[in-house]
Amino acid sequence: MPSIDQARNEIEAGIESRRLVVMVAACSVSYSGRAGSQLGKGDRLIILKKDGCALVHRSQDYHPVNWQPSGCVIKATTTDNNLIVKAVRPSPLETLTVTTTQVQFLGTFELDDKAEFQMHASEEDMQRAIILEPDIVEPGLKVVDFEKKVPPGFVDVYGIDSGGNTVVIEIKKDPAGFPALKQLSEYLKYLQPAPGKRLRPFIVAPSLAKGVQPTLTRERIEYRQLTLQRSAEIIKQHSRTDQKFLRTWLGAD
Amino acid sequence: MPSIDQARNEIEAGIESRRLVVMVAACSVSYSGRAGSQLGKGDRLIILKKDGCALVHRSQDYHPVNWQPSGCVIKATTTDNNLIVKAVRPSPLETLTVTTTQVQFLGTFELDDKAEFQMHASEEDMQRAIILEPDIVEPGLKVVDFEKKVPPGFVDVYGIDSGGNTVVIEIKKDPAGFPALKQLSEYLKYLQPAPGKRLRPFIVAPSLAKGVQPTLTRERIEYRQLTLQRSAEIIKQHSRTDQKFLRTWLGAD
DNA sequence: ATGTTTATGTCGCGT
DNA sequence: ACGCGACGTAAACAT
Repeated sequence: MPSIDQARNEIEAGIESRRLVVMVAACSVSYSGRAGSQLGKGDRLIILKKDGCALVHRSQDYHPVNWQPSGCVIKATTTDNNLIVKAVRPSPLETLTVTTTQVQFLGTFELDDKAEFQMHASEEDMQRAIILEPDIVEPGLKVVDFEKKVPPGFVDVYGIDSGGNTVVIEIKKDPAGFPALKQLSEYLKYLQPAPGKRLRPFIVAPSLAKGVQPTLTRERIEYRQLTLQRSAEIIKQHSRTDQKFLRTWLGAD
Repeated sequence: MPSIDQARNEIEAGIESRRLVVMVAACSVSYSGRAGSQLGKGDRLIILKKDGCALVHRSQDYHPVNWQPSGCVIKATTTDNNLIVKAVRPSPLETLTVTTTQVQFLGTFELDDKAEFQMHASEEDMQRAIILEPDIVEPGLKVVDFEKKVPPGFVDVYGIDSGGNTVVIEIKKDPAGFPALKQLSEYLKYLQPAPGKRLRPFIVAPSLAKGVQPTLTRERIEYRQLTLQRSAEIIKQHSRTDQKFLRTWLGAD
């Protein structure tokens, strides 16, 4: 349990050396900026990072009770037996002040962390599922291309139905709303069906956003439900070789 | 630097006693649920809270790189010289797995924190407070409009007092200075009271700037004190439905 | 339990 | 710098 002065020195040194500062302390917190807040005295976990962000966590909740995003100037001072940590955000001008009366724990850490964070975009899995089993969109559908370039962007999946009509699929992993329909409509402007055939626009998504159904009908856009879970199952069902094939196909493009 | 087994015991005990668990450790992290992610080995700060939320922070960024919101079942186990912390969210089913090879620091803390968190948003909250309880400006006041357009700008709140006089309110969240008075005076030029009635200009602010009092008196502008804090209290007292109503009223304009 | 709206949202991207 | 959309948004609130 370091003294207030020890704590200030350790925090300042920690910030200076760009280490992670972790403190558990009895403190009161005030914030002033776009809005303002007051938090009376109590024990909290305070985190200061090298990119100049600050977090004040209570014993509950995912969200910090107070915080400051990265890019702040952080300083620790002492006055009157209190340790004061200020994190100031230049623009918009905002100030977070943590006034500590007693420090329960203070540590600074050098985090050696060069790993890359990889997230699987789920939409990609939906795309894979459709390519592996086009029938989930419509029996007889043949996928011809995907991520097909058109001036406004990329068509997720592009194919031909059993009648020779051109199928244009827009995939959304979230409930498909108006932006998705608009996007799809934009793509259609730059695509044309084979002579005597039609363009068939599809939305594939786990659900439809509220209120889009009328537009869907008016624009003659078809909707097929596909959840992430179902996509995952479909991918799992197909052998490793299938996916390898898929991967090479994707890579070849 | 506790051993893997010591760490597991301390974490389990910490969770059991509903303490805050703070760990700095070399670990890899994987997440699977609505989406999925992988993060290779590196040093991170791991936080487990009594409400069953989990945070994994890297050396930078306001956001945790991985997390689990409150309501998870959190368990610590050991296998093969590894410490494995799993946080499982029941619905939607999601799993966060932190696999630790070495623990740099581990502490569990009882955070004694009974303070209330008070937030005030801004001038808008003051406006809301006045609309919800016009009596705080003057008993009998009826609010007729707000953000009422006049050529130089918008009148914050516009109403009628118990005597039928027109009330024009300018709100400031900071000490009201000359600019506020000037602004209010400008508005008055474009407003007129009912026949035989008066215009009553009001400044509502937490305080008055230095030196404005004489001008206030000369211009017959009335002042009512209202702090952000008090506004927040008033808003809090009124249910969300009240505020919803308020919003629709605002939207209708 | 499900759906909708808010947020000191934050963050990234395009103009 | 500002505006717009996405996010594993999370959380509160209404249904």
